[in-house]
Amino acid sequence: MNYWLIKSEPNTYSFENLRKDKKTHWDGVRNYQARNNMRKMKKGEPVLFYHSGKEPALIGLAQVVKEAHHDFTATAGDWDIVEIAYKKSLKHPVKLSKVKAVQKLAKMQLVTHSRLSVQVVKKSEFDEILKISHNQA
DNA sequence: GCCAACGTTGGC
DNA sequence: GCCAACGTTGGC
Repeated sequence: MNYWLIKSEPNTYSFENLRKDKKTHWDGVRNYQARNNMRKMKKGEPVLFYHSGKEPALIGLAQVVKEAHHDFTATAGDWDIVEIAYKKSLKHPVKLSKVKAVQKLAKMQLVTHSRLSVQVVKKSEFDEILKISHNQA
């Protein structure tokens, strides 16, 4: 079982959009590392949804509903999409500044590989994020 | 195969 | 708006 993190600019596609859409094709990924991560995604695995931009924070929880298959929007190259479904909002968003401040989370790719748009998250990190989100006032 | 130039991402 | 980090492109 793997845990994932996907990033999105809320102006482009926000977690709120996903809530309304129920599910979406995660397309347009044009980075090999991100693509390879998508190819490892298994149906049912949890996905943290991250907003980049003005208020960088983890915002919600989604789930893989369809594993990697060919990206029909790709005109050239070997690219894939996955399908993810809305699950629920985090009780409180977990800001990037918080992630950086918490020692257990400081080694997350979110911090060390900030530009990667599809990332693996360790179970311990995933649990910690949920815990922080739940406890925040 | 190296590396400079360039474009993009994303935090601040 | 700036700039660092990083990926990609293309000349040699």
